[in-house]
Amino acid sequence: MRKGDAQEIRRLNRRAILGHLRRGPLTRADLSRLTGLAKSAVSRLVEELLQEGLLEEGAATSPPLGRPGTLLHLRPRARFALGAELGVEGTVLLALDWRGEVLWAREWRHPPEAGPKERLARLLEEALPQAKNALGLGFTLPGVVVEGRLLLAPNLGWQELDLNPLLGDFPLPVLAENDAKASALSEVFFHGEANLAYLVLSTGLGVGVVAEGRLLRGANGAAGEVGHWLGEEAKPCACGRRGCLETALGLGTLLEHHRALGGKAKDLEELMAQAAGGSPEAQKAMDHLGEALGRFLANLAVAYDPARVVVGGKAAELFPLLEGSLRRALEAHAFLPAHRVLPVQPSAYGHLAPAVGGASLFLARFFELGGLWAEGPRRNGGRYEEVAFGDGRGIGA
Amino acid sequence: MRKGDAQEIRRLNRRAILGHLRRGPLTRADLSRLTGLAKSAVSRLVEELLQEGLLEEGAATSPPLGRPGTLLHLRPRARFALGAELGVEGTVLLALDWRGEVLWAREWRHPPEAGPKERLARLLEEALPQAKNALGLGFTLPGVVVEGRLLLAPNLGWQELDLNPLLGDFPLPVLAENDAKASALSEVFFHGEANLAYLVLSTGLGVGVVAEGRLLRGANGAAGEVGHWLGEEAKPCACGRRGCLETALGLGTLLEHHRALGGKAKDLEELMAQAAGGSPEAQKAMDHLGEALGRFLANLAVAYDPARVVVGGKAAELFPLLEGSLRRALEAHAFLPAHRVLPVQPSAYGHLAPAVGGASLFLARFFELGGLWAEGPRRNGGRYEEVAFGDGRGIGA
DNA sequence: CCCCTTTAGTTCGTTCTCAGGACTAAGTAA
DNA sequence: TTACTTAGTCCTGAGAACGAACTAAAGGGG
Repeated sequence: MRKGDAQEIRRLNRRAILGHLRRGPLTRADLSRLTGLAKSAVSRLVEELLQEGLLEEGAATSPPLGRPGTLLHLRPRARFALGAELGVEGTVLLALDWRGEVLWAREWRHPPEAGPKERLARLLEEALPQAKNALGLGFTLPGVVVEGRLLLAPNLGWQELDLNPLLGDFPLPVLAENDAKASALSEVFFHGEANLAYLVLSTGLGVGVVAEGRLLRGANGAAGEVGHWLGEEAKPCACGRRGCLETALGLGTLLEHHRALGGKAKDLEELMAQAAGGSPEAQKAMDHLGEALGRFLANLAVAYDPARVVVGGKAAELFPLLEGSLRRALEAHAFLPAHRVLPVQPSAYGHLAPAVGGASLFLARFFELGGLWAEGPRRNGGRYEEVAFGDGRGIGA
Repeated sequence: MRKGDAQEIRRLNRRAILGHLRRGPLTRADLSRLTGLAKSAVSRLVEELLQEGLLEEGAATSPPLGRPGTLLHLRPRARFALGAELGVEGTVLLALDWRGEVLWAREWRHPPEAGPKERLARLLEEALPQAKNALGLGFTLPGVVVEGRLLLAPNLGWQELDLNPLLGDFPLPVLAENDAKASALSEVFFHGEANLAYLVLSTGLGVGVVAEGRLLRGANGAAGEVGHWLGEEAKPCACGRRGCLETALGLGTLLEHHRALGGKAKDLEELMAQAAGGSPEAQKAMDHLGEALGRFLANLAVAYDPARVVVGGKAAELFPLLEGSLRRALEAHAFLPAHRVLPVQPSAYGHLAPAVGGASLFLARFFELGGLWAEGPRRNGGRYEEVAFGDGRGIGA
């Protein structure tokens, strides 16, 4: 129930202009037509945005008739944010341009005994030299994160952790988010679509859901923790219960199953190589997983009804090997005809997706505010209230 | 990416005022404090709303100090909408005040052979005399509804149905929605909470999810069709597939199970009576269902992470008999500590919930527009774009 | 070469809405 | 009766968009 005043109008209209320019260069006249604003209003706002260094004038158009217009576009690097992923195996840190370009990236592994304190300290240390002028730092964790607290991260073995005290005097606003949710945001923010599910499948299994351009978080940040759907099997799960779906679909189980079929592979890379090389056991193991995933996607489709599913995590690399059996199973088990042809694709940002999503938390906010980065979000970690992208078409569309 | 102008400000501020007054009477000074608007602005807007007959002045406050204020409240019956449920067994039609009061209600059964055309014709015929001055008619169906089309309603045996041609020249805007989704809306619109799952369990099983005050619909309107999650059992389902969850949890199965235990009950009412009377078979059957439901709720909790679950449909009547075993199972299977204490309650509007939700589609829109009912939504059925209630606190809170 | 048409973009006067201060109204307390 | 406090109104000024008039820059036709 926000109130309105003149500032609010200006904010709305700046946002509309920046939002349209995210999709590509446009003239003032184009903007006037697209937004419905009077030409004079567009001129004034554009002038202001040029002054602030957010926009740049580019080439002139050459229309068949009439005076040519001047193309306007977002000035590269005018704004950027830092994003990071604290993953099971290592950390990714990057700087992301407001147009979606990765300006800088760095990855490192960590000693197996490293706890949250050490890992976060290293992250902040590496981020510090890049922090100048950044909008903020958004980092992700493979667990349930709500309002700056990590409730549970079974695959890290961490739980009930307040992240705020670990941030020290880092000079930027910081937000924490679940990895699958941030990945989903990265897709929707830069590549469109208002209804989307981002499936992260590696050791664990989780999904980030975007509905009508908004990230689904839930009351405790646990929406989309579908790896912990209980099935019939009763294998023990890292979360302490038995029968979670990720005990059946997690990639550890793929290797086990391969061995049970008589195959020999010391890790996933080897298994992939064997499957690609035509090994029947390897292919069989892949098909088994693909089949299970297809069936799982049919359930995901009735739960969230996304327009598109993006596959990330290690499974993105496996995807070509799984695709056939997965599609067959999905078609066989789909509830609606539309679900039979549900597009399923590997992630566009690849393994950078979570970190890109982390940075998007801030970029999204920046666009949401029409480029007015007044008082940022709360200083430290947590739930992010207003990240949404109207029609979800994104700049890639 | 909406643009803004002076009208937009006024709309926003009218909305803020009406939104606050939904929770109860307030003085102009209260409104000024709550909205952050200047006293003068509040005065002007209130004057306007009084003129339009939306508000009424009431008693004076008696503060310990200073001049007493005049309480303002929404004028009863100033606006209302029609809502209806086309259910498996019958039809419910009602008129709902913008404050949530049921002004008028009517129910009827239908001949078993009645098709969509006959049932809708009867509905419109009954609604016509009440239509004058109503904001619109929102009706629900137990199936997947998207943009005025019914894709699939297994328990009605209908599918791929364009509803628009069946509306004839009915003189109001009409919207169609899934019953569980509408029921969820009824709860959130009148009784608060921004994250909520409304579970409809009768013959079928479905859930309406509200996340951050917004109804989750999905790309095809199929979000929340959790009755068609595939499990391990392979019983045939009305949707044509095998193994859907509603074949295990649907109330038909409860009776079957009771009979398998040696019990005798010709229908649900009899079974309930026996369970209440202490019959061990009946209680056993109930416990079995309660246990399965509790486990199911644990899955629902990780899928959507609601702050509260409301139980509707026939199961609402059964709820006292199920509650114990349900809670035990939920506590045993919960993923997060928070889920162990997830509040589960029967529906406040009881069996009227879907129809109330149908009417809420229009009432919600009315408040969203700040009481300016300019051009309504599209003439006929369908997806409802902007229904949202900021903080979800509702008037009951 | 000039003029007409078309489209881009600017300038300026008007209108709408809110903010904020001055003012009036209506109560309590001393 | 006077001081104080809070409610509500009135009026002026500022910010923002609208829309009409205007200038700018192209192509085409006579």
